[in-house]
Amino acid sequence: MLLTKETYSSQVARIIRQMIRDGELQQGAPVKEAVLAARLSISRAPIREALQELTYEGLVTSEPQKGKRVRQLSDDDILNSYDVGAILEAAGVVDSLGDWSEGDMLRLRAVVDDMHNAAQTATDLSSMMNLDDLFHATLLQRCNNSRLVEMARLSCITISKVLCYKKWLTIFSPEGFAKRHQSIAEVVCAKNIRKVETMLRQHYREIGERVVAR
Amino acid sequence: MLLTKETYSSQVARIIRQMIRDGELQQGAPVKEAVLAARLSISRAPIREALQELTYEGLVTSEPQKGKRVRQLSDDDILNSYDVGAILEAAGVVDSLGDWSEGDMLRLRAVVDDMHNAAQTATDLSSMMNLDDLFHATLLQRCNNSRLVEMARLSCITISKVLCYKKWLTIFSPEGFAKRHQSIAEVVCAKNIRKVETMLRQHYREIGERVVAR
DNA sequence: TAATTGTTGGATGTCGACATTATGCAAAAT
DNA sequence: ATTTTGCATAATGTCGACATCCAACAATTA
Repeated sequence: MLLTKETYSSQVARIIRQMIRDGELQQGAPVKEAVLAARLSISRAPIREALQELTYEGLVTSEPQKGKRVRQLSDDDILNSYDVGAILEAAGVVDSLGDWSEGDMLRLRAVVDDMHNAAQTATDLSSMMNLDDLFHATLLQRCNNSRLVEMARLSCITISKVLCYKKWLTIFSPEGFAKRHQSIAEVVCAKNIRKVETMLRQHYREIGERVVAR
Repeated sequence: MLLTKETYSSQVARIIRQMIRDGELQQGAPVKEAVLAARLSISRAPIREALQELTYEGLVTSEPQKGKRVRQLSDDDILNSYDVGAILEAAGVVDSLGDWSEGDMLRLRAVVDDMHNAAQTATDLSSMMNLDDLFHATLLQRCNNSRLVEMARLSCITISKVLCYKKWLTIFSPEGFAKRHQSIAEVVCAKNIRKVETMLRQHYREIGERVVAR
């Protein structure tokens, strides 16, 4: 057993992310260090580090000497984030598609199958979100540009699935969601480069627009 | 006159960036908080915040409880960074090229002219680097995705022009550098979308390879 | 009354000190 | 001789307190 002696800062960052995701800290609301410190019974130092981390992730905005707030995403912010995510993911897939083996394609199709199953059993919707993460990670399974993978994740996954968590859960029907990803998987497995690019861009654009519409 | 009461942290971040760029802090070298604190005659707190900022910029690596070091870029890191920068910049230009006015094109050509002039007078090479920054910023002058612009900058400008500063100054002859950018400008002004994309990707790839070759 | 000027409370930025952890070396054991 | 054990040192992580700054309200003036 590997017991983790994690630093306070990173634990706090995770806790605050959860608080934002669950609506305990609402968008635009001020985030006061002393309040969090008291609540977690620790000093302000690790809180500040965690908030700085979240600031660089884009979940929190910071004005020196004035304070930090949970980021309030404008419609353009949301669309822009999804666009950047789409651009990077599409490029990553297209550039690495030549290296895909049969096994790689099977793996992608398996994720789609899981989505269909989840759409049937469908106890909670968050499992669908996990499958979505897995799907997009699988799309980049052969991408050897780790920086691209990281930035794609940072760009849309982090922001949209923390700040827009509740909206996210309602933008598609489970079946529709599975079908959309199946279409993408088919085009990818057919190695139709041109179509992969346009489909992914459109896929993200549509998600962005639906999130904005709420 | 607007006098700026800047926080220590951000000033320190800028100072450390300079130290890295100028080789005072070498790649892979440990960065000790106490040393910097003593040198700047301030406490460790602002130093820590600055180092965290640089960590998120990718200039510094951090291992909890072990310390921070100036990032040592592998060849792949460099190539990956430039690839991501190229992907984003190309997409940003292509998506916004329809909005370009005559004035926008004149502005881009003016930068190229300045490059040619600088190649003649050529007192110091760092002015060429500033023109390079300006050129690529001008390419994205009509891109309304601020997030894309920011991430493109973060991806390659920051890393390459801080960590690879000295190599960067020697990878092209001033004339060759100006000519390359002129070619790009011409294709952009012709609004040849397909070619813009391939040229930019190739441009960055070539820079990356030359930097690696040193 | 409206605008300007103290003033007060609260939050952030910074500090110095302590607690904890990692690394290297020396001593002891097999 | 090699490995293990146990310090000693130095660096980071965390703490509590102070200094500084911002925002809102009260007091003053025109």
